[in-house]
Amino acid sequence: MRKKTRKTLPALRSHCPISYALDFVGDKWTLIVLRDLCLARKRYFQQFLASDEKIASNILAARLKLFENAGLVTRETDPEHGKRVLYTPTEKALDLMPVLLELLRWGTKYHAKANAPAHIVKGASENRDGLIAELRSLHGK
Amino acid sequence: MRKKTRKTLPALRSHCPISYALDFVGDKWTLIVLRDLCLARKRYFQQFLASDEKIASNILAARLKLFENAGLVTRETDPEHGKRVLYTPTEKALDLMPVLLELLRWGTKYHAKANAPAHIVKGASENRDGLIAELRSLHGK
DNA sequence: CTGTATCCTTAGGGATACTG
DNA sequence: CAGTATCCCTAAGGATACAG
Repeated sequence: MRKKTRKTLPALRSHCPISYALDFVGDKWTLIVLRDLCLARKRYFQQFLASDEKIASNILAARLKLFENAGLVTRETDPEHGKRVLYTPTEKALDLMPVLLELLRWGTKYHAKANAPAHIVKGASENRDGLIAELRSLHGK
Repeated sequence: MRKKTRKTLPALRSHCPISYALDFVGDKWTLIVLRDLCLARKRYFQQFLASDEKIASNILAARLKLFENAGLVTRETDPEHGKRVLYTPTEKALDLMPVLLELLRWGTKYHAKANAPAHIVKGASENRDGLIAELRSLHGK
């Protein structure tokens, strides 16, 4: 069985907590999907697929599965619409919001053409903890 | 001219500031080197090479060059020791410390065997801004 | 000591077609 | 709608040797 998309986690390179975190989120797609999940509050496969960065469906599916296995996301069939599958972030995923917001801050500072929802940009730099609390409550936590 | 190691930046996928930041630091090595540079305050090629994660010399050289081009690092010949080259982080690099510390916090929380210098772990969770200020002053900024 | 230069391998990813 | 299944490709990285 050859692996075509990333289905497993890479081996730990060290026990440094930063290195550990990077072994999980240190790639081009993981934090993009997490951004959509935690900050943009996307819930359905099609919504993730529709992002500007244009992730491929197989890559997205692999990431969502990885998240499920790692306990970042719960997966359930939407009770209201028979077929839709609903993804919900867990605590472990929401705990990455500070990382996302710091990346956003840095990106905003050094990328002239940066473009993101104003209240998030503002919140990230002026009232980070408040914004996180607000997002948490929107997620029901 | 074929490219064997990463010498250029990838194309921007979107103007989302998070995506922009990830296009630069979203890989397995960039933030490891930045960790050594900003948090562990390493200065010489050999010091970076000696990290637990065992980066290869060509990868390290490529990253340092990339940093120099992107204005994250200044490079100068050490005036005291004739041959040694001294790498110093710029403001743009130090501005990534919050990202590193949030990754460290997450890694510490979810990785049972996480192992990092105590005062950094403590600082990252209890007094983040103070720790950053302290590190900045150690860097002379 | 600070890197280059090669060689080689493979995980990761884009495109696309298809299925329940 | 929510994925699988392929095919193919290449950027990225490991190993190693060696140069200034």
